[in-house]
Amino acid sequence: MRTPSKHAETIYALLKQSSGPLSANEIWQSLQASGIGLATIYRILKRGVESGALCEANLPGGQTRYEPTGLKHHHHFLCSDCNRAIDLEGCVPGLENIVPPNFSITGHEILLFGHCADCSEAA
Amino acid sequence: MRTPSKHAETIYALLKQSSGPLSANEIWQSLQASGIGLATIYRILKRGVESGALCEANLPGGQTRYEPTGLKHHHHFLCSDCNRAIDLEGCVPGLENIVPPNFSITGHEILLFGHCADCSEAA
DNA sequence: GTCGTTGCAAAGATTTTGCATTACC
DNA sequence: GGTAATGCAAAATCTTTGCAACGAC
Repeated sequence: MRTPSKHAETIYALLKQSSGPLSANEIWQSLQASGIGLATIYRILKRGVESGALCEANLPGGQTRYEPTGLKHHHHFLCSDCNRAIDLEGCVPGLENIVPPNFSITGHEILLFGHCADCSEAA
Repeated sequence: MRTPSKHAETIYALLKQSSGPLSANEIWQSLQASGIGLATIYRILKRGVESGALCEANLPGGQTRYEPTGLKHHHHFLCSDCNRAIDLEGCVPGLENIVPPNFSITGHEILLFGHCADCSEAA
């Protein structure tokens, strides 16, 4: 154990350099060498979400993934082969058109499924 | 216990008449009176997904929700107030534009957050 | 010494599975 | 009787929490 929050910094750095949101388990596996406990990772992630530094990404797979806030508006691609989540830049217009009157929209998520470049090539 | 698959029919009917996908727990609560076990519901849902009659909807909230397949292409709205999931008809064009080259798309989901008509009025 | 952070283990919540029982044919 | 479905309880996952110990100040 080093200085308090050292682990938090490591996790934040990992998330920032990642090409997509990571699950607690994915983070844990990346940091196995540091001897960090899974519970600590969950705690850091939870603090991050509460403080607004991180947010949750809801993707299929049974595990919640996390990413830093403050990224450019983006969406996610989930590769059906390697199961990785990848950030996609950009968005699409017209979302408000599919919501009934009297509904108010505060946010949205778009999730695309398919095969990423790596897995498309490997196939 | 009645005739085999009786429960399955009940669950399918419940999902078909629902205005949005339901979680195993939501189904269980609706059917408490029938004495059905939660495990049975999970089994029926799983069989439904495997047989192609049902599909999973991945919405935040820690519980997987299910809905019948064969519905018109649609997306989901999750009310931040009442936490209900509501089907939205329609879709938006241009999704393929946000995917990098060499990625192939096999499907997509759109999730909108906000306040449904009921909760907007109540506010 | 105090405060926040950590690791481990236990507890929770959701979902799955084992097994004996029951229902239908 | 044979096959499939069910209920209960135990197991498997993922996540959270309790608690004692550790590090920084």
